[in-house]
This record gives sequence, C-alpha cells and structure tokens, in this order.
Amino acid sequence: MQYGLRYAIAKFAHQVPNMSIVTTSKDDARCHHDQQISCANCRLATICLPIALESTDIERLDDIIQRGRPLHKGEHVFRNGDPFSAVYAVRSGTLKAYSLTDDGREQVTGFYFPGEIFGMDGIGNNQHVSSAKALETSAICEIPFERLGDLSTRIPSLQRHFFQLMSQEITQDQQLITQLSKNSAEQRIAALLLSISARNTRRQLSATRFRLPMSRTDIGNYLGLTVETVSRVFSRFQKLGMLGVDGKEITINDPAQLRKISTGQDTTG
Amino acid sequence: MQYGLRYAIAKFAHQVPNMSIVTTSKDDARCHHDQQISCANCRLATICLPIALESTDIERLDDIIQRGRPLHKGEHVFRNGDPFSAVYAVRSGTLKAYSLTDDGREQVTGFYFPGEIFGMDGIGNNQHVSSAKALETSAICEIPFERLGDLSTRIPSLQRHFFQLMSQEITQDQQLITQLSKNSAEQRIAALLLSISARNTRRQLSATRFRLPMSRTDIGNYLGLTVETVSRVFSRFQKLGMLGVDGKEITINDPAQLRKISTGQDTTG
DNA sequence: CGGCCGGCTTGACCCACGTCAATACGCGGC
DNA sequence: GCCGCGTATTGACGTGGGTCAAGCCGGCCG
Repeated sequence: MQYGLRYAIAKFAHQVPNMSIVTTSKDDARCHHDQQISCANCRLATICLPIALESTDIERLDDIIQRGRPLHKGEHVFRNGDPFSAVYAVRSGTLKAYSLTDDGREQVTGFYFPGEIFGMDGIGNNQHVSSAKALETSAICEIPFERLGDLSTRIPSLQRHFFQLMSQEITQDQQLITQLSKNSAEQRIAALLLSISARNTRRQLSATRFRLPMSRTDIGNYLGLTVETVSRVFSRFQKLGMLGVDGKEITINDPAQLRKISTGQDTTG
Repeated sequence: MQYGLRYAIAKFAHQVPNMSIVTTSKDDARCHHDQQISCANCRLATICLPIALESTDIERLDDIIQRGRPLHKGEHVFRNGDPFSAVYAVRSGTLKAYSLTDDGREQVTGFYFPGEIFGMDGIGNNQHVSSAKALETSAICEIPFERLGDLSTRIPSLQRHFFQLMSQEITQDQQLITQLSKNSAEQRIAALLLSISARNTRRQLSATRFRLPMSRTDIGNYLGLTVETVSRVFSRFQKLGMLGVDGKEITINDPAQLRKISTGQDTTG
C-alpha cells in the first residue's frame, strides 16, 4: 500500500546514464547519508545532469534526494492514484511504466533504463496517472518534487533542465504515437531494438549485444502488438540473418538493415 | 520561412477556455499595447491561468506576452525545425500540431482549442519537433519562453503551473497511445467526439451540437485510421441514431451510448 | 532428477481495417 | 447559375496481424 516505496539507493541520475554502475548489491543498499555516492561523483550524472552546476548547487541537490534500498523484480515505485510527491531517476536495473484501461487491461507506456527519469506524469493533478514497477532488481533515486521546485527557483538552469526533461518525454510519446498509427509490426520492433541499442551506447554498453530486460508480452503491449506477433517478427528477423535471438539475449547483426526496416526503406521483399 | 509568425491578437490563454470569446475579427486585430485585452480581463484566463496571481504578477506576465494579427486558415505558427522561443495559447479558432515521418507523411499529434496551450515540444532541444497550423482563422498569444522562465523563478506558482501544463500534455499523449494500441476504430472516434464535447463544455459551449473544425482526413490521421474508416464509422453511428452528422456539423443524440462505446462497454451487437 | 509453471514459439484461421475505385457533395470563382 | 476541385461517402476486395490452440523450452522447487 502507500506509495510503492522510496527506495533510492544513491543519488540523482537521469536521461540515459553513463555506465551501468555496479548492479544493485547489498553493499549499495547499506549506503547511508554520508556515503560516497552523490550527484557529484555519480557516473550517471553526465547524462542525468548535463548542466553546469556550482558544486554548492550540487550539494543542495544532494540534500533533497532520498536514498533507500533496492527494489526487487515486480515491486512498485508508485501506483496509479498514489499522491504525487516525487520524480525518480533510475540508477540501475530497468523499470516499466504502465496504466490500466477502464476495463482493467494494462498499457505499457515506457521502459526506463539507468540514468533516465520517470514519474513526471503525476505533476499535472498531484497524483500519478500511471504505475511504475521494476522489471528486475533495480535501484532508483527519489527526487521530492516540492523541494525540487523550490530549488529550481534558485537555480534557473535546474528549472530549465526539468522543463527539458518533460519536453523530451512529450517528444518520445509523440514518436510512439506515430509508430502506433503508421508503422507495421516489423517497423515498430526494429525501432524499439534500435532505441534500446542507442540507449546502451549512451551508457557505454554494447550497441549490438544486450539482454532485453522486459518480456515479449511487455514489448507487445508497449508497441500495440500481441505476444505472438512479437515472437513471429523476432523469428523472421533471425531467419533473415539480421538478428540473433536467444531468449532475451539479442545480437544485432545488421544494424543498417534494421534501420532501413524501421524507417520503411526496406527493399527486401 | 522563419517562424510561422508571431500572431498573438490578445494575451494569455490556456488549457481549455471559458468562452469562445468574440471570434477573431478585424476589431480584435487592431488591438494594441494599451488595449483592454490582458490576462487580467481575458475571459479565458480562468481556464488558462487557474492560479492565484497577485495583480502585479499578472501585469508582469502581460508584459512578456506578445500580440499580433490573426492567423488565416492554413498558416503556420511554427514549423518542424524552427528554433524554439515561445509557447502559445489559443485565443480563438482551432489549430493542429503535426510532425512528418521520415518518408514525408504527416502525423497529427493534437488539436488545440481556445484556452489550450501548445508548442511545448520544442523546449527539449531548443527547436520545434513538430509544426502547428491553423485549421481556421485563429488568434493566439505568444509567450516567450526565456522570459517566462525568468518570471517563473520569481513567481513559483507560475513555474508549478507550467510543470502542470507539460505534465498534462504527457498524460494526454499517453491516453492517445492507449487508444491507438488497444481500441477499435469505433472506440477511438467515440472518444474523440466526447473529448471535443467536454472541451466545449468547459468553454461553456454546447456539449451536444458543434462543428468539427478539422477534416475527416485530419481526424483519421490523428486516430491512426484512414478517411474511409472515419467516414464509415460516422455513417454507422448516424444509422444507429446516436449521432447526427451533417458534414462537419455534429449532434450527439445519445452521449451515454457514445460513452459506452468509447469504453468498450457497448452491448449493441 | 523430475515435474510444474510461466514465458515463448509456431501454425491455422478469421476479421477489422486498409486499399482501390467510383460517385456524390459543397463551396468558391467567374 | 455553372464549373471545377477538394472533401466526403460508399462499395468491393485483399491482407496484416489478432485469436485460438498446440507444443516447447527453461528455471525452480521438492
């Protein structure tokens, strides 16, 4: 009940991080107030906080960010209807955001990787209109919004940064809208794989080999497709040689071809 | 070239207005700096600016908002790629936002009615990632973002208001995503009609009789459907008696039934 | 080690919606 | 009033991906 929790193992972090950092371990969980982990030395900060802040400003930011223990797979950060009090940054692991339709079905609205920020949907009416849960063991930073607002009035670049974050979320949503309304199953899946690949690159991970943290069902749900279709497209891509698929382990053999497909410039019948 | 224009006939305005106000007339167009139209006396302000501001604060806001002449049907406010410098509020008329896919097709991402704010997509990377054009003769208010940011640091409630606006845009986009990925043509169209009806209500216009400002093509594009499907659904709804359709003039005869359809609770075969 | 359960794959079938095409409507211009 | 063109309607037909129904694989627990 209540919120999910406020499990922030470390400090700030945001839109696509730098490095996967140590995976959430017990050691991290022990971190406390005086720990070495802070925005100032977080390796995700270059992505999460790409703004020039005075070190005193970073300290102020550090002060408001909450820590906590790691989330286990399936645990919620917040649920639809919870009062809104904070936005969150992924430090490690992966989360998904989703909402429920009136008839109770789930709609996945996004996947969040280390360095990315989520939970901004709740600002509008002071309560979350979606839920967020961990797809695997994850660690997050909680950024209380009220205090962030206060801080923003004193640090204009921080305010601008948050406007940018929200604007990016809007842009992403609109890209998904275009996908859903115009593109075929193959195009959507190619685009998602490329998106994950790009986000890995920014975290300095491999762009061509990675493990999908989400299930086929989640992928289908996110892209407006059924599990069966997702599975079939994966098989087709593999058969064509552009993709290696071994369960959740993905190898992109032919990024160029994948890009062609995603943009509809594919010539291969 | 350049921006579209910066045609703001009046002052502020935002998320769904209060009243349709005088339609854009030559008289409005003559309004100048010292004119009676300001945020303080704009009838849309209760919707556009639902925050308590000191009158001195309203004056400051007034000072930064640009005026201009009305836009004609088809004119752009901004285009994809234009540098971002302002957000806009609809004062009268209707506009659509859209982007182009890589292969040049249009994707309508939203319709904007009097009192609603648009153009926030550009904040993220300082340039617009969509275009906005007038569907009919319209008047808008331009709110230079840089100065708005400065002002927000001095008026915290204004900052919060803009965070809320952007959050609402995110929520709306996510609702559309759900529509596109889960709902049938009939459900999507029923939902759009109800949305327009609700927005009319907030402007104190009729909830059951109105003129659609956009073409069937735009509706289809927005909802991820073809013109033909839109037309067929309209005909079907009319045949079933729940809707009166006369070109762009719409009469909702059975809102309850429409609501049932939009939420998938329809029983009628 | 074996059995169970949840997630994934594959096949056969079907239907909502897209495509193509013909026709009708409505509005502005002359 | 008539012409012309863009927008809307309607019909006939095809298909991408949904639905239903079997398997299958792999991890976990006893």
